[in-house]
Formats: sequence, C-alpha cells, structure tokens
Amino acid sequence: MHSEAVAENDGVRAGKRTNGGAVADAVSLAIIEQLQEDGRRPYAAIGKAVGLSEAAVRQRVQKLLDQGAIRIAAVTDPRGVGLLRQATVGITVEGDPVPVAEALAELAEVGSVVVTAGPFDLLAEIAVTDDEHLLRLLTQRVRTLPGVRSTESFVHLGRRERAGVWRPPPP
Amino acid sequence: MHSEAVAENDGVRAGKRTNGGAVADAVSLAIIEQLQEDGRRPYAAIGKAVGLSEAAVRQRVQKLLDQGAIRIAAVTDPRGVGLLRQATVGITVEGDPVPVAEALAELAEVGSVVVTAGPFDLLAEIAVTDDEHLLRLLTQRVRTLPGVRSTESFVHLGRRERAGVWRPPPP
DNA sequence: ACTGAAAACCAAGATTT
DNA sequence: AAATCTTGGTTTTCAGT
Repeated sequence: MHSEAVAENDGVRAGKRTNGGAVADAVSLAIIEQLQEDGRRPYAAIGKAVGLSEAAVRQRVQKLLDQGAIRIAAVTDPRGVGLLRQATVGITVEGDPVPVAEALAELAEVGSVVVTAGPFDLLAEIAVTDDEHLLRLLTQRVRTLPGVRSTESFVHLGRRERAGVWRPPPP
Repeated sequence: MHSEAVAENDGVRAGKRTNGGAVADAVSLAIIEQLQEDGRRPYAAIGKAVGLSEAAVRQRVQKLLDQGAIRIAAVTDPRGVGLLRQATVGITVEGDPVPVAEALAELAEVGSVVVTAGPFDLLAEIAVTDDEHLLRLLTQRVRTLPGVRSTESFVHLGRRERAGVWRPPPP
C-alpha cells in the first residue's frame, strides 16, 4: 500500500538527488530550519511541514544529533542576567596561547575564546555589566595571566546574527 | 492564573540595576543548565533534577521563553555542511558601518556581524570551505561592498566555548 | 493533583536504491 | 544488501481544570 497523505508541503520538494555522501540533504536542512525556530517543536508538526512521517523526522533528528551535525540547546542572553556590555578582546601572548585560552574560558565573563592566526593570538568574547567592570576584568584578571602580553578591546555597539541555517557551499 | 508584569528593557541604560525584578533565581538557573545540556529534555526529568514538579518546570520555562531570557533552538555547526575553515574578519568602513553590516549578514558565509568601537568598525564571523574560498569571499564579496575600506583576517585555529550558563555578575 | 489528549518511542514490515 | 520511510501498538509527556 502506498500513502497518499502527503500532498501539500509548501516547503521542500524532495526531488531526486544522485548525491552519494551528502552530509545533510534538502529535507534534513528543512528539518533543521524548523528546529531553529523552535527547538522543542513536536516531531509531528515538523513532519507535516517537510512532508515526512513523525517517526522519520525523529530518526533523522536523532541521527543529526548523533553525528554532531546539530545540537538542540537553550541559548541564554547574557543581558538577561545583567551583563549588558559586550566586547571582543584581542590578546597577544608570549609562548603557547592554548593554556591562556583555557584560563580565559574559565572566567565568568568570558563566552568564548578562539586561538587565531594573525596580529592577535586570541580573540575572547566577553560580557560585563559596565565599563568599570570591563576595566577591572582586563587589568586584574586578563593581563595578570602568565603569558599575556597585551589586550585590545572592541566594545560591541550592535550585532546582526545570520538568519537561517548554514548551507552547503556553492560549487 | 496571574501574570506578573515583566520589566521591558526597551532602551536599556547603563547603571540601571536589575535587582528589583529578579531575572532568574537559582532554580531557574538550574533549569536552564539542564536545557543547555539537552534542549529537548522532558520537563519531568528536569523537575526531578531541580526538585520541582513537572508542571512548575513547564511554567517556568514558558515564562523564560516569553520574557526572551532564553531561546531553545538547534544550533548548527558549519563544519557539518563542509564549511571547515572559520575566521574572524576585522573590517574598517568609510561612513556608516550599519548598512555594511546588514549587507554582510546576508552573505551565506557570514555567521554574525558586530559593529564595534575600536580600530575595526566591524567584526564578522565567517565560515568557508578552504583558503581559496576565503580569498574569493574577501576579494569579490566583501571588499567590493560600498564603503568597505580594508579587511584583516584572523583564521581560527581552535576554540573554547564557555562551559555553563551566564551567571549574574559578582559584586 | 488528576485527566483527557498529544507526543514520543519501539519494533517490524514495506519500499526504494 | 543497506538504508530509509511507514504503520500500528504502547508508554510517556503535556496542558487545562
């Protein structure tokens, strides 16, 4: 028996793809899009939107999670806890930058640290209450770390996040 | 049911203490922690972990979502779709940086753009397949935008994210 | 806290590549 | 043969009283 239930899916037409080892095909991409709007959206609702059964959606999501392609999680806004001022801090280091990065990541005000190739050895995203807090953080916590040579701050004035999901690169 | 008025932060100004309306107490913080590990964790499981009934957890989560304190969503790793190389690009602009930021945010390779005060006017997080792609992006897409004066790239060699949730600032 | 309704889960079976 | 979607039955979770 064949199903005739799936008729109207505004979103994705699955199409025949001769793609062998794609990481995420069009349907999975559509599923991720749904989960980006609401990470707790019921599988059945997602299935209806992308033209799949509930179980199929669940299987795909599980697979995406297992292979680490996506993560479903609560994201918190630091402003929600009074950390209103954000900044990126460029840091130069003497010697190995990795232990410094690890030490930075422990600080309560630090959201992420990247080791980079370029004029800065590290870029740290931080969130503080105000300028005084920023100053205190830099002088007493960051510059005192062994190996830190200099810091340069870029205070955030505004931000724009990307709209949708990451898409496979154009050939 | 009675809904409590939540202070809107339209125009948040520095110096304002958010002490009056507690944004998230210890229990909600614990709930968020749970949802950070797994955004789809059942309310009952969360309740068991934090010592609350399932319904209470549900109400709190709903409130946190309504307030915009948290967002539950799928986060995608650009590497999952073949964008293996990441970088932060510092950009200087002639004139208003905001329209440039908006144009950048439209590009498929751009994850986020921040307007900053400092030597760079903009900082863009980007993800590309390889160095050639990076070069093409910078020369053909970014530097051609009206107003862009210069770019400087910081290729990511490693990254450390913060472990837990954002916590209220220490005194 | 209780209850009907919805959603998630599981194990085969069917289908397509 | 392998992978993927569907189906039907069961358990768990959800949302409103």
